[in-house]
Amino acid sequence: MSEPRWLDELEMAAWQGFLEASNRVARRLEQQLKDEAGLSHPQYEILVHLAAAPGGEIRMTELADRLITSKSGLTYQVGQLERRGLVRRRACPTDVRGVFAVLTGEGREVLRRAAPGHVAAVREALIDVLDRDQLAVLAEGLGEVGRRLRRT
Amino acid sequence: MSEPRWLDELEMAAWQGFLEASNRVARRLEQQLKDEAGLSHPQYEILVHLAAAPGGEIRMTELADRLITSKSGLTYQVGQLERRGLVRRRACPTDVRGVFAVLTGEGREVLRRAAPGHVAAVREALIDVLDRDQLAVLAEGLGEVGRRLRRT
DNA sequence: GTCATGTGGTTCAAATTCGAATTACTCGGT
DNA sequence: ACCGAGTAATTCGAATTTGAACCACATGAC
Repeated sequence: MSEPRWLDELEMAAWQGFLEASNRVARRLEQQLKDEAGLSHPQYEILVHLAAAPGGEIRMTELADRLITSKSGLTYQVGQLERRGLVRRRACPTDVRGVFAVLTGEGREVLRRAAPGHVAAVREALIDVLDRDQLAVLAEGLGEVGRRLRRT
Repeated sequence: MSEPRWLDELEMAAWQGFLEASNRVARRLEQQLKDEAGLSHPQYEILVHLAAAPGGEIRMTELADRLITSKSGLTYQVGQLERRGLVRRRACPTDVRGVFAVLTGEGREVLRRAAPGHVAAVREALIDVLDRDQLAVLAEGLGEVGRRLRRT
């Protein structure tokens, strides 16, 4: 095994910036959602993805893939949301094993009320700190990073 | 309250890219460290920060701030590392309440062995996917994002 | 049809995380 | 010297996360 290629100064700064920003942004948004909407970030993300899906429903496994969480974690969170009436489960007609998570009217309403504050927090923490060129790099560069990791 | 400023297409792409990349990179590195070095990412980070500090030791609260974790979370992880002999605690001479986390020789050795594989994984997942200009944006832009959230 | 293999989702136990409460101490003002 | 406010770290309980084990079913080869 050869000597590893260590990170040079720029690479190190990029990595540390990415790491710190990831952690702090996540922490901040988690806090904001809990305070203002009574939702955890995973729960909010579930509602968002369901609201964006045709029919307001997505299969459990598909949803777990998009949320980048384990299947058991999703089962738990959907259970929490179901207890609060924001989501319900529906059996899949074509596959008896399958389950759809379905957004309820109340879930849609909770999301509608939570969204403005959340978007404002995302702007304040991340988006409005960057200029258009920097946003374009995040979209392209990190988009590619995400796509690659999806495939492997 | 006025209509919130929603995210336009570019902003949305940047936000989603950031979110997905954060999650997938974190997940990948967690996996890599667990498999190849038997460490969680928080644990690895603790060792890294200690190794970089003069004397290989840092006060608990200072360390918690840098790691962006709660103090109780740090107490737990340092306890885990102490059980494995990679870190020990030392009372602070000038403040009886204070505690230093100190890297042991064995801790340094474990880190030395873990680092090459980890750096390679960081390169593969993130750094080598981006060109120099993109890295510069991460370093500057996300660096600023992190600094702002630190202050508030 | 039947069997082997794979998939979808849940359950379970163990590990981790967080915040609030707690303990013990420091520090500045009086 | 003493008091009150603030700080350092830990402990505690509750909530969450994970992977492995599991069950029920789907799918394709034969």
